[in-house]
Amino acid sequence: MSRLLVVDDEFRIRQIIRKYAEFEGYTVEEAVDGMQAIEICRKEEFDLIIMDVMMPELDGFSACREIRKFRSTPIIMLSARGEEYDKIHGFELGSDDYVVKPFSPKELMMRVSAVLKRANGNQNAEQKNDVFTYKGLSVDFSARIVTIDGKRIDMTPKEYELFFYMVKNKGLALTREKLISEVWGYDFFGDERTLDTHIKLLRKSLGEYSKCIVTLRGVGYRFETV
Amino acid sequence: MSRLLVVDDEFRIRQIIRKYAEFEGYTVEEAVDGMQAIEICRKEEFDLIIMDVMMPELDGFSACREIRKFRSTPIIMLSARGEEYDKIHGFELGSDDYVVKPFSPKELMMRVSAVLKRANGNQNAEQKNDVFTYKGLSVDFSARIVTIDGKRIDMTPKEYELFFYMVKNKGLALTREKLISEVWGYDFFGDERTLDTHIKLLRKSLGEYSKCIVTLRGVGYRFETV
DNA sequence: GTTATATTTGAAAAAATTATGAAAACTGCC
DNA sequence: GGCAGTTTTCATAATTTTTTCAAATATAAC
Repeated sequence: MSRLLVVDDEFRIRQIIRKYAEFEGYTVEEAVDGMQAIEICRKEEFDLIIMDVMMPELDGFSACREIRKFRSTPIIMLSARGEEYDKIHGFELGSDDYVVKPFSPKELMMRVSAVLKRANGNQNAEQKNDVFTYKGLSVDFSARIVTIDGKRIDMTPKEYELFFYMVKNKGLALTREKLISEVWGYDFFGDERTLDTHIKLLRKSLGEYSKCIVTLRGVGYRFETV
Repeated sequence: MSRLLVVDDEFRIRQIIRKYAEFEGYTVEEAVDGMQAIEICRKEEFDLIIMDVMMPELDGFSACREIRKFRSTPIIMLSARGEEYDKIHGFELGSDDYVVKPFSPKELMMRVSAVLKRANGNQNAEQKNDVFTYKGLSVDFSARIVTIDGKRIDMTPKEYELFFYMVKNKGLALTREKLISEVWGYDFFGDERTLDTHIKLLRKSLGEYSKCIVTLRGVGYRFETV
């Protein structure tokens, strides 16, 4: 799950955020001011930073600007109501969202999830820990692990490649030619039915989720999440 | 520059947003309630929608949900302060940001620019899925899926091809010769009545929308959206 | 209204495509 | 070389789609 860094000088605030965040399944680290936040970010990488604007030692804006010099971690800023100038300033600095104090923890969590989702969408290019999940099915592309209801599914190399390609292009109609040239290579001159056989093996491995692989007669296949 | 749709029942609000938005270089269209917003969105495409939650006729949430059925236009919701439930609800519905009334126009413009930037960034990675919609009918060309009122319509390969071709050339008179050579290939030497039969099957699949396929006696057929 | 022409339709035959099981070929490893 | 697992081939079965064709229906012109 995602790792969050919470930066605020007030213990109570950090405590509340930690409580809600951990309930949502996030891992939480804390920093009490901007200076400390920068130091921690130098050493470790987070998926998202929640940072207060007003802090002793180094304020949130300065810290944000500094961290952005070496990290592109999404940042949600917290601040007291009514500081319009600050809001705009925060956006210009590239913070990803802005929550006004006093905030509702639930709302903050919605924003955290929204920002993370957004960030994960962008990360196609970067390639980090990208994991696809749908109900009990999870596909960890970087670890090359597929699990169903937490149980690991053994797949052969070809199955992995075929499946990964289909999941990465979920919802799209993939022609046989496309699949073959992407998974086997454009210079594959094997039997016409090889793809069918691998689809068959893949479906067998996927059990109940085999219905996610839809046959498009005359075209190819599509992986879909209902 | 980007095209915005502003949906609010208060003239004053629309006026203010329009003024600021046009100053920023955006083109602005207006709608006074959710119903009107949906209708406009069916006909035209926008880069972003700014929509009030509380409106007569059809509220912002319902409109948002409806529009999302056929458009993925980013939506910023406006609403009176303090409705936490609504905020969360709005996020779940897929609105992209949330601004509390009374808002500062400047802040709103910052958010507009942020959401647009975000949306434009994402669209590089994602495959631009071109979808045609007309009332309850939607045709997703990249997924190869046709739905009527949200329900999927099973079509055979030939039906798809014929239908896709007609939709892509909607409003145009397509001769029998043209249709046959485009869908079957210029070297088709089959029966004269083959096309008719497929039109028949297609109409059957389309149910109430079969009337969109108009017979042009002595010429061919045309797909039209009234 | 009649006629000639064009389209729609239903049913069945014909054709095409995909699924499957089993065997053969291949691969890396000891 | 032999083994275990993987990939490919291939024939057959199962399924779906396409085409054909003739009768029924509709349309436009006369």
